[in-house]
Amino acid sequence: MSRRQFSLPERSSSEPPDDTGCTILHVDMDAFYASATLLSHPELVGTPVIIGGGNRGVVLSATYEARRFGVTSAMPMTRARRLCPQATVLPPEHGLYAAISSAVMETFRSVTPEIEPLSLDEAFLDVSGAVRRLGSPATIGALIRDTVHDEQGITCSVGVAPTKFVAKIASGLAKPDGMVVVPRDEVISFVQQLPVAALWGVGERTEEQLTRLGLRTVGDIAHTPLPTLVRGLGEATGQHLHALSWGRDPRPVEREHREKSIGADETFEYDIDDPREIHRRLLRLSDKVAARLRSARLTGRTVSIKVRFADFTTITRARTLREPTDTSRAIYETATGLFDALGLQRARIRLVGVRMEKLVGLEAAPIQGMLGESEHGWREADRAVDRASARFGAGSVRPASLIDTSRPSARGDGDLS
DNA sequence: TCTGGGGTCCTGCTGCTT
DNA sequence: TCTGAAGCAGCAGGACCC
Repeated sequence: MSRRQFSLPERSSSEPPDDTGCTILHVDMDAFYASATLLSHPELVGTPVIIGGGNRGVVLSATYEARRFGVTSAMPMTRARRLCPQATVLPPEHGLYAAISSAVMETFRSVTPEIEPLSLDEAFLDVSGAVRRLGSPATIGALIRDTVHDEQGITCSVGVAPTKFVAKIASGLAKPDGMVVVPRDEVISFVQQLPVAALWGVGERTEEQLTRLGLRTVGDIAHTPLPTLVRGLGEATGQHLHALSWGRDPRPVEREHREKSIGADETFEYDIDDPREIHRRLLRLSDKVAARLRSARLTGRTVSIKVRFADFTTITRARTLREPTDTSRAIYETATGLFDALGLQRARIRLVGVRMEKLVGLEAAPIQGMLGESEHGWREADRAVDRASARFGAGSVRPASLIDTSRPSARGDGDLS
């Protein structure tokens, strides 16, 4: 769900656009989470529905009927409910979204192996190798839209262009349920009439900075001397935006994606000021992160924690270990060490997070034989937990300190901790 | 109005090494 | 032995994306 909406610039001709050389497709599901959720709630189709939840949550997705009332993604749920009180609010169904996404990606792969998923609901495709077999890029775009609709029951929008960033903008303009082709020789005029916020990498802050420089359209950026942009926005952003403003985006569609970090964070239902409770949450998050590392056959060297206070100020602290690890214990001990070093005296905390960075593949990581006996023991324990989780379900085994002894076990088979 | 959770990337600062 | 410069790694914060 795009957070920004732009209208389609006027085309000077009524002829179908020339898609020669426009071999990059950006495919984006329309209101993906909402549409997917409605597959099991057909009675709500055509009504305002908001996907999200929790007292302190934000909107994950909303149907177009809800968006007419001003509801957008990432909006606080309290505000969304106020704007559209008649909307039905449903919780997310992440398993369902993953399953549909996987099927949609298979559809893309049947067109070309050159796909780069960006998230569950969107991907870039390079169709240059499929044109002879399936037809022009626009024909392939139409084929994908029909197939996704017929097989999954949801709609998607497609942008067709010579470069990734123009295809991405085009798919946004095509929404909902449409396709926009940007011919190669119209790229510059197309991008330069857009507002600066249309550019990938321009968020609220950068837009403010550009406005201060008197720049409102992409064309304004294009005609600003590069040194002025670099002075105002920094080296990387200045160079990047200047290139985009002239339609230059040499990035290819990349099939391989290596994760650079894996983390988890948790916003509490109520602010917490008890350090013991924060430790419990850090343990749960460390457990989760370690399990994800092991399932991806990765280890990490840098443990970082994030702490967000009640006033929403956020700090991070990180420590790099001598050797990479994937054990819950090592991550937890480092995370609590970082937290304790803050010396917080009953500060009201809204969120804590744990993240592992500097990831190394398990095969390349010098773990076995270099760590002490105790670490080896923790690794064996973690593996046993992974095996039990695979057999009995995630969460069936967890550290004793995470068991809520005030409640009887929800599972009849008892807790394996 | 009151801000999730998963990430990536950039910038600036600091301290270490050469 | 001391000092300054340059390069680099680590860290912290922030902006941005979906």
